[in-house]
Amino acid sequence: MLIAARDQFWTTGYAGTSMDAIAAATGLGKGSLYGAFGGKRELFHRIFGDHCDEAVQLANHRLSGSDEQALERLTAYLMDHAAFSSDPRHRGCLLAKTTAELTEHDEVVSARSLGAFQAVQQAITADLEACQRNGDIDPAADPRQLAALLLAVHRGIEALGKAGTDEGTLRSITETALAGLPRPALSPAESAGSPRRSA
Amino acid sequence: MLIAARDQFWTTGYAGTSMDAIAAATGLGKGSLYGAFGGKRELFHRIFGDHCDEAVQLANHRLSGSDEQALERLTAYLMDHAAFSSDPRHRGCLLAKTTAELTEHDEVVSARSLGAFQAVQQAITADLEACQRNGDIDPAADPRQLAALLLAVHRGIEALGKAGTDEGTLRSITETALAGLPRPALSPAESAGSPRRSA
DNA sequence: GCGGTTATGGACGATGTCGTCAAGAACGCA
DNA sequence: TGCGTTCTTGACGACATCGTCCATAACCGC
Repeated sequence: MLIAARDQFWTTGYAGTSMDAIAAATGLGKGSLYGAFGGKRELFHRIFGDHCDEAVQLANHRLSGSDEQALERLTAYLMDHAAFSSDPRHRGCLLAKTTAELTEHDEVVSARSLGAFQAVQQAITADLEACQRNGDIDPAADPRQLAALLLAVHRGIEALGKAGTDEGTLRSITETALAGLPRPALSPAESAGSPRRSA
Repeated sequence: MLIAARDQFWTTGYAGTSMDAIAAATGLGKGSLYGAFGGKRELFHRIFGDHCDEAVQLANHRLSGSDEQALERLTAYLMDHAAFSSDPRHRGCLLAKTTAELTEHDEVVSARSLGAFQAVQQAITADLEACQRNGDIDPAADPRQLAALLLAVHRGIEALGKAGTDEGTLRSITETALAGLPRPALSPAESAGSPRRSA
């Protein structure tokens, strides 16, 4: 029910969605909607908040696990996002669309989206720290800086995907970003056998 | 006059802007607007097209010049964007906002925004090739791939800035991205004196 | 089964929005 | 100045949208 309303906002944006459309999409009467949520803005805040929570939870889920698989998880997280974002049927991230449309006009949305981005960045940071513990990334690097960069790449892929950039390009961007991460200095003996991804 | 209309769309979005608001902003009567442009959508297409042209032209202008200053130009381009995007008074890129709001619903907008992004990417590619000629970047690297990554970072900074990320973080992202670009292999003699940026 | 309570839904008034149109202003020209 | 042409305008009709309200339906304890 909130899902249907969310999808409606997702597809047509906040300003582009009427309460009648939401009533039709959810099957609820307008009186019920106003009674339960107070109004369009409050309803949207509720939906947007839930969505941010889910997005953060998903990132945390997908990026936690053993140190050994930390780099693999990060790669999969970004690669899947690239594939997803380039799908023409993909509506684009609700978080991104909402931030673009409302962040200047709505303090609640603004604070919520910033918090969500920071939480995702924190999840990436934790994964990068795991990578460092596993020897996949230079331990001298600041994982928060790298995480901020990867989050920016993540959001950039979202934006470019929405504009219609093809999957190959988006995957290539991810690969290039990952290839640019600082590796630990190799001792000569290690340079043959250690696990590396093709890039 | 088109400027005032553009600013109105820029601030309140396509769906959130009424023709009455545009009439008020431009000082023109609604009849004149409809007479001159045909309608809301056509007016927006005109404004959006002009804006894309300007954005591409600006990127080309800022990224062309001598090979010696190619890396400097690229750094300035990205750094200025980071500073700009984090300004709370910054409305956010019209290209980004429009892509987020309309690309699924409007073929004209979709094609125009993709074209603009590709043109900017091309400008970055050309600048990176100049960097390679100047010995700032590994000549074995594919400049188009690097350019795609930098464009993604550019768009990501835009998105994060709109969400309220502070200037320091955005600048740091830019620095990290530039630091991750592949450098040419140094001969031992060069490792002391060649020009490098602090990162 | 029944009275009271709560949830529901669509009609309603007020206002906003789109696109049109006829009245009038501005302009060029003799 | 007088006249015809073009441009401009804000009022207007039709419709969309917001948020409210009350008649009705569903639900609950007894």
